[in-house]
Amino acid sequence: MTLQPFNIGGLSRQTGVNIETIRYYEKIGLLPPPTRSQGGFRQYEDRHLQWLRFIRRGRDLGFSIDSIRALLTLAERPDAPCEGADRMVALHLDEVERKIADLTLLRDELRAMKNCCGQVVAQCQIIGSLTAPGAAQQDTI
Amino acid sequence: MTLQPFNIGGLSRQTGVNIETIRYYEKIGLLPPPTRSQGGFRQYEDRHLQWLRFIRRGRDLGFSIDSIRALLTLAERPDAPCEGADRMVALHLDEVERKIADLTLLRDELRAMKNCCGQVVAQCQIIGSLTAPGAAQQDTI
DNA sequence: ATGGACCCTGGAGCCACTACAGAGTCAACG
DNA sequence: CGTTGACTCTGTAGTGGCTCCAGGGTCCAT
Repeated sequence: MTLQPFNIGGLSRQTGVNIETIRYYEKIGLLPPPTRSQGGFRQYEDRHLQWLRFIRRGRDLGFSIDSIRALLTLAERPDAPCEGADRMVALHLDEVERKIADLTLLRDELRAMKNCCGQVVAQCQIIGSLTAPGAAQQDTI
Repeated sequence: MTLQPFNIGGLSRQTGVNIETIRYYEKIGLLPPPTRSQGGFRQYEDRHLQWLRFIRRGRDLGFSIDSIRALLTLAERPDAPCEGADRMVALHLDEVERKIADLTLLRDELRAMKNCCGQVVAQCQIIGSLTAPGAAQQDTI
């Protein structure tokens, strides 16, 4: 419940969003430009705080800038149907699940190559498995 | 067992690495420059194929260009100790595991917000949980 | 000789920031 | 009222790891 407008530094502290990033969001039209002081300082109000927190939360959830733009547009129209939002979340969830699956495979491969046990590169399982996937104890390239 | 040198297109087909990417790797000094034909075409040999497969495999495992550079330097010295490689894999594994943990939390949050069940944005759980994390059925911003 | 597939260079663009230089503003303190 | 020091401004360039493009040149089979 801030009553007075605050500077970009205050907005940054209250949201955890970098000052440079806030200016960047304004430049790309993601955050509406605030009024300015006589000297040209940006003066933010509570609505900017809400808006930026929405953005921040979206980014934390891994949504792209474009997706957040779409979600913000939706959020501004309370009586619009929300299938759009539902679809976006579903798509993003698919993506995240795919990424987890990929990384899990990766993790297993990395675990398998760990502890190369040889003492020099010539016997190294790591170098070997990079040289010829699935095999160890190969010659170096 | 290619006996004749081949063009960049051949190298690309045999490794699955984009032509532009191959040239990029050469430019940043990751792939040694091949000889050239009279007309200036790059002429690759088997050693380039091995080298690029090593790079490709490293990238597929998620290693950074810099890490791959270090691994390649190691791979060239068969009698060097391989602790370096071991350490790099361990570090990378940590990173991958952290990323999986992060994405798993994300996935759970996304699953929780799915099926917004309201029909308009004003009741939408998705928009709500972006507006105020952890809560649904909020006013829009 | 010609056509079409291939290749060359240099530069710009992508995403989502982040860093920096050089200048100006604000508010508190003396 | 002046000074100090924290804060802010604009504009530009850089990050990683590519990817794409324009405008030209090369290669080889026919």
